[in-house]
This record gives sequence, C-alpha cells and structure tokens, in this order.
Amino acid sequence: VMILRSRFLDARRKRRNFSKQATEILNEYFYSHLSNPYPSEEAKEELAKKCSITVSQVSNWFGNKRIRYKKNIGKFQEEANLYAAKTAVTAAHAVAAAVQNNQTNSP
Amino acid sequence: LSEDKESSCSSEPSTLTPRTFDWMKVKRNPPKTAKVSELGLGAPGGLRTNFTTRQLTELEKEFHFNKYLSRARRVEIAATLELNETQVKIWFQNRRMKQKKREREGGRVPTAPSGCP
DNA sequence: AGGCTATGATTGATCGGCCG
DNA sequence: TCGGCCGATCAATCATAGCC
Repeated sequence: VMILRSRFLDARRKRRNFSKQATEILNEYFYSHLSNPYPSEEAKEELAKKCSITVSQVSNWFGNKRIRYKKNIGKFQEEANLYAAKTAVTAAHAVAAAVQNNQTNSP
Repeated sequence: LSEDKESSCSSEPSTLTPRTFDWMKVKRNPPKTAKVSELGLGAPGGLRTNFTTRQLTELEKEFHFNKYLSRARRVEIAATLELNETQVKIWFQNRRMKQKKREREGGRVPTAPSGCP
C-alpha cells in the first residue's frame, strides 16, 4: 500500500522556487487585492509575463497563497503589513507625481 | 473595470489591519463520496478517495480511447473499478481539463533558461 | 548531517453558470 | 427540472527546496 505510492514519482520532483522578484510581484498583487485576491485571466497573464512563469504557475501560486493565508492569518500578518506599507508608498508617489503634473499643466 | 467592495469584516477602518474578507471564510462541503450512513459498505464518507494504480491505469486507458463517456460505458467502468459513476464522471472531467491545460501550456513562454547541473 | 518549515505542483472533489 | 460539462477553485497531500 505504501510502496505503490510511487505511482508517478513525476515532474513534481524537480521543483524550483520562483525568483525573489517574481515572489515580490505576486505578493504585491495579493496584498494590494487582499479583499478579493482572484486575478482575472488577463491579470494572470500579465503577472505571468512579469514573473517569467506560466499562467498555471500563477494560478497555483494564488491558490496556495489564499488557502495558506486563511489557514493561518496570523502567520502572514507581518508579511501583510510589509506589503501594505509598500503599496502605500508607491501610491503616495503616484499622488505626488499627479499633483506635480497638475500644477505644471493648469496655470 | 469592476472592483472589490466586499466586506463583512468586524468594523474598524484600521489602516494597518488586513481584516477578514469573505473569501477567507469560504468552506467547501466535505466530499459526499457514496454516503454518510448509507447501505452497509465501508465507503469513507467525507474523505478524498485515493485511486489505486490499477484504477488510474484503466481510466487512463479508457480516456485515450474516448475523451467522453457514454452513460453505458460509465456504468461499466464504474463497476469494473469499484467506483461510483460520479467518481468516474468527475475523473474524466478533470482529465479533460488536464489535457487542455497541457495543450495550452504546450508552447510555453516562461523564460527559464538555466544551466544544467 | 538531520530535522523542520516553506513552497510549488498534483488531484479528487465542490461551486456556480451554461446548455440541451 | 435534470444531468453533464466547463472553468475556477478548494483542500489535502506529495516531494523537494531551504534554513537552522
């Protein structure tokens, strides 16, 4: 019953962790959409391209992330705040840029 | 483009507190494989059945013959492999999706040119 | 080296929507 | 109204990667 588990010791074997930056991009999306972390097919394709991984891998990543996040929210608290702060900063920059742009364009 | 407006948290607009959204509460009903106080048989109720190598081999063989099953064929296979018709039906459905996924992923794009140890 | 956690992939089964 | 299929997702598990 046990030895037969080698059913297909398959592709699952050689697993490679995604690059640090890819994980960064995925986490940024996840936490900036924490209220509904379900990227559309188009969004997945875009993320896949940015991360240099396949759309399926993006789906797997979100699937695993959602399940593991809700399984133990506390364990991700730190990470959540980290990315929340990060997106807040980029948002601030965007606003600043917009204001700057507004002043130079509407005399 | 539409966006999220989901809620159902406790309250607090606390800026730095992720909150609990509905998707985090989603719970799937346990598998109703066969029963829950059914006729005799010790069919596990609420557990993910583990298909044997024999069952998978037969299902795979049948799949390469037909991607879709007729009612009759399904009954036949279910009996032969000792599975419910539903399990056979679901297996074929999942198998078709897997097939499509492979074809779609056939010509990949993932930039992964790495050295070979 | 040995153990434990993090993580990507797999897969039986569920959910909601569509269709004949 | 009923059952099958699709597409997405869930949830549990596998096997490995990586840190200590």
